[in-house]
Amino acid sequence: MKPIPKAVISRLPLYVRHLEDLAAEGVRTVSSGAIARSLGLTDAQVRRDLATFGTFGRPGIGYPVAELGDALRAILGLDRTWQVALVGYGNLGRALLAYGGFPRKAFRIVAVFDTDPAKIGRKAGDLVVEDGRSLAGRVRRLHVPMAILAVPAAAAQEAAWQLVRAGVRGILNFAPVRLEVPDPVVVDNIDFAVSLKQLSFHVRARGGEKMHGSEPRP
Amino acid sequence: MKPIPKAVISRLPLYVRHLEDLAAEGVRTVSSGAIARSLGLTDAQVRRDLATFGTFGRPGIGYPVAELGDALRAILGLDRTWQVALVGYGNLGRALLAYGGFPRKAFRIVAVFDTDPAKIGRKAGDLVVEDGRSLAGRVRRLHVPMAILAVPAAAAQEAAWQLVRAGVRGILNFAPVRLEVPDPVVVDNIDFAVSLKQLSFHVRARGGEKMHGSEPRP
DNA sequence: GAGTGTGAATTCTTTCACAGCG
DNA sequence: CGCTGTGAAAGAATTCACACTC
Repeated sequence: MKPIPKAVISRLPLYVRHLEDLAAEGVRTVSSGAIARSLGLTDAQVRRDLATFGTFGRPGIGYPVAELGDALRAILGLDRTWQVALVGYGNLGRALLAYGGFPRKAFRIVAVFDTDPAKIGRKAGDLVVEDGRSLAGRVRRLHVPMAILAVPAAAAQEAAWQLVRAGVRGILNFAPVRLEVPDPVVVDNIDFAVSLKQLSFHVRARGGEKMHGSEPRP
Repeated sequence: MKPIPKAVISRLPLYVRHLEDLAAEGVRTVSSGAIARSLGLTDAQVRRDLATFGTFGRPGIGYPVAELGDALRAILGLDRTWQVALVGYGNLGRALLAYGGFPRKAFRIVAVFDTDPAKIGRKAGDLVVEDGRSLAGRVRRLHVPMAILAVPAAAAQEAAWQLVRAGVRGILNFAPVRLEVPDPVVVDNIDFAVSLKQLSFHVRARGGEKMHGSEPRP
């Protein structure tokens, strides 16, 4: 099978979400142009991306929403349920546990860890916060393949090593540090500060301070 | 001035953070290779990136940590303080307000909004949650240039329009929707579900389940 | 006509490799 | 030496444009 370009993978989740929205609206079929408009892409790009996985579209008709959605979900591995460990139950950890935006069928948080004695034993949704020291054993026993890391930067690398030793294969890292992990383990980083800084660049670049509710750009 | 490639901009915040770490350790000078190793890049890539902004490096020596950091911060617009409005004070909003990872000098949250009557008037750090209906007026009066949007998906587009009308020029959007905004306004999206889905793809792709005991894929 | 799939052209990004400075 | 800056080459991603299908 072809090797699926990185750029395509980064857009796949967007296609899946949009197709789910369409399906929920009862739409049966959609064109590359319509998808492109909704997602801020071009029609050609959408067609190229989707052609990576096979021939789904029908000329003059478009793409079958349900079928294409299923196919893309399968490719992303969303046709199963991933057990996820949440490491770190501070403000962010709590927000993530309560976050409604995760596809509930595909991802389920099955354990929560923290090292703060004041937090251990407290309820966390329908789970209980467990001692971070038991992380390795618990994660291995539960065969948890993925973890969300929401601990302070200083604790992140150590936690990552424990997760790796416990057999975790993917880490969604919210700590603002580059994690070192052995080769087969995948890390995806979400760094709020990085995103804010990029935003500040773009805002500044767009004609600076002079305007506030006013004029356009040449 | 040259137009600064997108790819470079996306890495700039990482350079800045790393240079700040180095400065805090008292390092005066650093080579492209060393930066590359810390950030998971190649030395050539680092040199190319940094050469975009001028000639900072000295052959045989490397780059001056403090000076380069200052220059990059200035390019990102981090040499000033950005007032930021936080829209949405649910779990995520609370986590973001309390989040310690933002550069405190560069970004300051100056107002918090929510539409839930139960939240309005409650303390939020050293601020008070304000009525979402007063958002437009308050944001315009304060000349807030950037906003963090942490409201449910269904409310995001409406909130974005209000922000835009109030003169906001950049939005960091946590809602899982594509916001439509007029041209001069910049949106940066952080979508947890998107990141998790990408992770699931990569984990699945790396030799599947055999490694520790989950089920296989046909 | 509406809308796909795809070679070919274009643009963007990364890597190579090396001349030349400190 | 060690290390930068940069032309030139290679590799990716995007866009164009068009033959072809419903």
